[in-house]
Amino acid sequence: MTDKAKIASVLDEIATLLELKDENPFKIRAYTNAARSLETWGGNLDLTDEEALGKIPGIGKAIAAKIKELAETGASKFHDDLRAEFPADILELFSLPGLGAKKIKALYEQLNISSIAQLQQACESGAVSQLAGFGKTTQEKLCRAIADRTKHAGSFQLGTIAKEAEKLLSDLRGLEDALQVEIAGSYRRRKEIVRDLDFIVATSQPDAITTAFLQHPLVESTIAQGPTKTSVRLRSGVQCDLRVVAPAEFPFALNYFTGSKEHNIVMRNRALQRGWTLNEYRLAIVESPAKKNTPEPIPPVRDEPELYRALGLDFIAPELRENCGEFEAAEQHRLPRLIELENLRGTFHCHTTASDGHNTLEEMAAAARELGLQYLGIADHSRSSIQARGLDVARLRAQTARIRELNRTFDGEFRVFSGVECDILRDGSLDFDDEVLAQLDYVVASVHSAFSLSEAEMTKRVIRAISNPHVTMLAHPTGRLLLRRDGYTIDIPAVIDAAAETGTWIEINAAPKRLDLDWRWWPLAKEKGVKCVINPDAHRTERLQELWFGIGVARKGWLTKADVVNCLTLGKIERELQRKRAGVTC
DNA sequence: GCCGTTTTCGGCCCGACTGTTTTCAGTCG
Repeated sequence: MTDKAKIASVLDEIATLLELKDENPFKIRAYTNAARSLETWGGNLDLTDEEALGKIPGIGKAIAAKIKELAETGASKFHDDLRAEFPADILELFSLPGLGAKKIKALYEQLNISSIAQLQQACESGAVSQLAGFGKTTQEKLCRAIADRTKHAGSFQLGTIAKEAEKLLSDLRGLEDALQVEIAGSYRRRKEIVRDLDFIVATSQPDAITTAFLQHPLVESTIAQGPTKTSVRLRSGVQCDLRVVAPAEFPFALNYFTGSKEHNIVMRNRALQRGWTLNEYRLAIVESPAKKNTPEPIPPVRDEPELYRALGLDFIAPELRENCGEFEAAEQHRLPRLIELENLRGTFHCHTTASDGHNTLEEMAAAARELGLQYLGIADHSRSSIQARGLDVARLRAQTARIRELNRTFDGEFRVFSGVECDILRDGSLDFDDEVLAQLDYVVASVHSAFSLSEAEMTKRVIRAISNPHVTMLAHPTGRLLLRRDGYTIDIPAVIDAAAETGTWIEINAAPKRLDLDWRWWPLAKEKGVKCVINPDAHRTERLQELWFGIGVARKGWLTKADVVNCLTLGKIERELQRKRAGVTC
């Protein structure tokens, strides 16, 4: 994955450098398209196999050869030569809002500016405002953008902005003139990282909506304001766009602004095949005298499902709109019925004050019951996780006894399962002996140390751990912390194969900072027959709510309730755990 | 540079907003 991501970022950089050279825009787009295609390609892939690469849509002969070169040598001559034409820092200028290739080119050619530091100096001396196409306002905006750079780094974990997003959504829905309100964009698609929020409002009173939006207490400043589009910066630093549309335009605007871009392109093309043109406002007949055939009449479209139907498709859930096979499936009526939050019956991998949690066993159990769950798995840290006050054998046994006592108070309608989050040691052995693990209802295995092993060593380590028959599930398989730490290098397809063979469940860690295993791997895991378990890794009661983010990942990964073990009822999960402990895999 | 059930050439999504112009280029999504 890392390799794929690295190569995709090189392709993106080639596109940027070509832009600076004022190259053919379609050639530039070909590189960004190829980068997205490569990044989202779910199947197993040998990056040195040009023929296989060429089969990926958007990757042709030329780019396949460059990917192969990158995979084999770690570099591309074409890329290196392009880089050599410009100073090293020039690409950082693209991170400033309002600066694109044309302006950066002008700054470089006329003022020899090739870094943010140099741009800051030139803005302060007033030189920038003298350039053709630049003015005082642009210069001031650039000054401000440079100052705000740290604060508004521009990427947010889905979980960190969800509260603001849902608050704005409910307040906009409360407006008298708002007929329909939705959040579109990557938030609606439940991407793990969100750059901004897009609100779509259907109304016949656009001014009233815009005014109310601008006056909302969460809004810090206005970036742009027009009759249909308003952009603001929220107090948290998130950019937030509002689109106000007429009621009849709503399904088109919602669909268009939900994206993804790649999904939209296919939608438009499907419209064109029918002699129609699709944009963010409507579906219309293409007016072209060259067309010999009369286009089909356009059916009425009052909501998104009708839009998909008009284009010969079943309704595609927003989470699937990444152009990763959803169109073929929608056409052939084989889209999965995606899992929903209500399908969850329980969860595993939660912590208590026994290790590094903030709530007691009893409080966690009560919170889980409150959420309507039938069971809760407690998995505190094992002894090697010193920093997390990991349990030794005696404390673990004491906790198991306490859980047994607590379960007696539930009269069979709720149950706490006794488990442990057992560290996978450097060599792949586990932190407790088999005899200790055998006493538990289940075992979560996870890596918390020695992150810098080679990919081969790390893969061997994890596979050895999950090959232990006492291990029920593998937690956060890459150890990534979104926007903070890359995952450790590990061969995920190999881990998936091993999990399939041993019947080990793989976790979707629902904590917004992790969302690990990533949604991009789940179609492969599902194909191999690996079961998923959605866990909040909750260290306090309110974090149980984060299961919602895990559902988003599962849906993006095309999973149904049959693929996720914690959709099983209490009776069924008890039998399943017993079967696993008896060494029979499902 | 990619793509093709009319095509191996000639397309490739396009509208909104801003700032700098005086009718439009650049940026963004």
